[in-house]
Amino acid sequence: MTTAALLGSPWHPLLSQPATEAAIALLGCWLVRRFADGRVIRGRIVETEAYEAGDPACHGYRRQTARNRSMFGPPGQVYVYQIYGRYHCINLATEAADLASAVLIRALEFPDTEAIAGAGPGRLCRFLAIDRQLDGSWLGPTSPLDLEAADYPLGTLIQTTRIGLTRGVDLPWRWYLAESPAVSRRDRRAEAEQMGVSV
DNA sequence: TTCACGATTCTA
DNA sequence: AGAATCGTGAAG
Repeated sequence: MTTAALLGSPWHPLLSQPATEAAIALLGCWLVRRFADGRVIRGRIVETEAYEAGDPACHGYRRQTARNRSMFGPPGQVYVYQIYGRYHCINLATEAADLASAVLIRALEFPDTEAIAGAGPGRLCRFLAIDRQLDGSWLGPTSPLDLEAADYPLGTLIQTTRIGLTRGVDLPWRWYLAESPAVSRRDRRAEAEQMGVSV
């Protein structure tokens, strides 16, 4: 995939903004996984987290390394890393090149599939066979990964804190769709406060 | 070269 | 609550 193809992608504007905004814009969109044999699986994005430069929880907080290189890529580059030796997590680079800014996809809702399959960053990557081989790849119509527009209402949007961190724990940079059965971890308190707010 | 640890998940 | 499990990167 070339940069030219990326620039032609309608997703460029969506991802060319701070991760905290892209994380919201991605909700309801479809993450498309294309396999070599032609099979395609779509999952609706229902939970995201933002990671920004200057954020102590961000993998690119200190500096660019071999592992986090693609997090510094232009918007639309895919950043996949391995965690706890057994799971993978997928991020989409956002905002601008040379900036550590990305959105972590934390949950996907798959049609006609048990919600548990897409509930959590490790589970959804396992279901979609996403690993480090896809790190550094680009979103696009001929790529293994792509995005498609949201095609039905989001329902209730909940904003809360991120999961599993030891630093930056208080930043409210996680968002999820309250009505989705695939959300990895609910924040009942945030829901009580925000359920009345319609999107 | 060493070594502690992590944007998780599963089991008890 | 505790374990599994290993690549990465900061330290020495």
